[in-house]
Amino acid sequence: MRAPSLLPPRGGGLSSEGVRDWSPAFERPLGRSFYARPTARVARDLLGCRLVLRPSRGSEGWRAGRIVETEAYVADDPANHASRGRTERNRSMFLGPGHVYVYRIHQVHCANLTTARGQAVLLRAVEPLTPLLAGPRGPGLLCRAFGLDRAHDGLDAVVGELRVLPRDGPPVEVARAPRVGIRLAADRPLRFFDGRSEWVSKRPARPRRKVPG
DNA sequence: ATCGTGATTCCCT
DNA sequence: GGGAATCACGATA
Repeated sequence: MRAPSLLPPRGGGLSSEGVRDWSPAFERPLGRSFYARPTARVARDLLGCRLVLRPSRGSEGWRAGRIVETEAYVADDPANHASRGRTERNRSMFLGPGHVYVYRIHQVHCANLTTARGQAVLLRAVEPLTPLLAGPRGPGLLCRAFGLDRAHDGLDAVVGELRVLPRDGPPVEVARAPRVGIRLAADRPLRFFDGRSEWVSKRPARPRRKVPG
């Protein structure tokens, strides 16, 4: 059996040594049509898929993780950054399906993949498939682990340096729950996670909002 | 529960 | 332009 912490040996790049030359570059990423579907469906189907970041200036090797937790931000959704239309910050949410939207909040960055215009899926946690700089449990830590920041905002996730490869590895036990850390529309069950994963972020179920009495 | 921390938006001028 | 309110976080207790 393959060690869970290694990238799966698929596709080309086979050397006489074996599979060590495997690279995500040899695999076909999820195409535009994957993202051009209802956002909650995309959020669910991203579970088990592999998020991969191509090495760029200075960094060596690909970084990859198996997606285990996502949230959908949909139409008529006051928690959605685009709920009040297009702004300078959220402009990459309007580039069409399959683009990267990275924003900064407090001291951290959070990464999304866009679906329909003005809708996106927040990537909350992955299981490391390569050595990462931080435990990617939670959207801010995920970005830190991959080195994602506003420089990655607006990239095309179908052909760019950040991509998603099809589901692979152990089966996903899909679970749904309310989204984390939001005030508005806090009851909608638009958070999806793999109930079997150790890497799902945990936070208080019901933080904010004063209750009278 | 609260705190540190800064970008962004909105509602004014 | 300015200033207040807001915020899809993470670390702490």
